[in-house]
Amino acid sequence: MKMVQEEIRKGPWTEREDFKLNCFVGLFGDRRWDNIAKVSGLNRTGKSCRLRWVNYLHPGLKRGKLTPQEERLVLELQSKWGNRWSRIAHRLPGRTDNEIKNYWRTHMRKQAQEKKRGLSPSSSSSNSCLTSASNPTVDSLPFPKTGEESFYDTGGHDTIAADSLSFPKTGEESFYDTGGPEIIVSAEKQIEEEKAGENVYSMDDIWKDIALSEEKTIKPAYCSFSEGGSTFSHHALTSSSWEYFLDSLWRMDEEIGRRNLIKSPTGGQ
DNA sequence: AACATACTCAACCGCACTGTA
DNA sequence: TTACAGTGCGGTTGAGTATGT
Repeated sequence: MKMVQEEIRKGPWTEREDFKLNCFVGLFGDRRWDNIAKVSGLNRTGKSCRLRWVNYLHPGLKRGKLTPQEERLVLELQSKWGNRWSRIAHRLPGRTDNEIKNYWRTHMRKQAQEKKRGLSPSSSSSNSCLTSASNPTVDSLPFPKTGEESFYDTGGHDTIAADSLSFPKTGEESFYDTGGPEIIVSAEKQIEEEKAGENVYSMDDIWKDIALSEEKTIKPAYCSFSEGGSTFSHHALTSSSWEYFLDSLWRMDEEIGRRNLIKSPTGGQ
């Protein structure tokens, strides 16, 4: 059975896509995005998948507006480092470079407008923070020092963490509140049970295997995680269990679709 | 209430860097 | 050594929403 290459999808992500991406990142880790994109059948580019994961789906993400302390820090670091957004984001756990970039743009625009109107820059609420001597300095803040890994630069999943298999903690009601994907839960269980297993495969082995098996049909023979010199779990997805997994995923899709239709006939986003 | 404007945020694009075969 | 693929970063865009007139 030959996979027909469908058109690459663009634009806003649907809940289904998020769900699939989450599942596949949980299985394979947040590396090899092109492969994740391919294997998941998302019809998205690897780049798009990565961006969605990093900016939206990552379990460590904070939601909502930046706190005044975070705003101060962004301003201070920007004045120190310039537009090194990802570097700045490293100092703000749970915040993404995109978020910070957006905040900065908004802030600058506000400032420009105030200047235009002839207001003194010091009247800007955020601006005064920069000069305040009572503000905590960058280095005194309890954030990771530069060079440490940011929360979202995980270097791949060491384990199939429950977080990565569940969903962002947004607090908002979501499709995955609906009883949960049992297949994922049972996969986790299986992983736990097999943690002491002796057959260990690196992610590269897994991907190679996927590449090999792709000619016939897409199904990796193994699912284990070996990153940074240590392997944390060993989990073999046999062809049949892989088929079962995918099948379950697609069936979940249908279920989600049905629920969404009932919930909001107009659709989301 | 209707329209205009401002704002926010998710997503895309292009380029540069890095790792690997 | 080199070419290529994958990844990360910064800039930009545009849709949706909030606010003002």
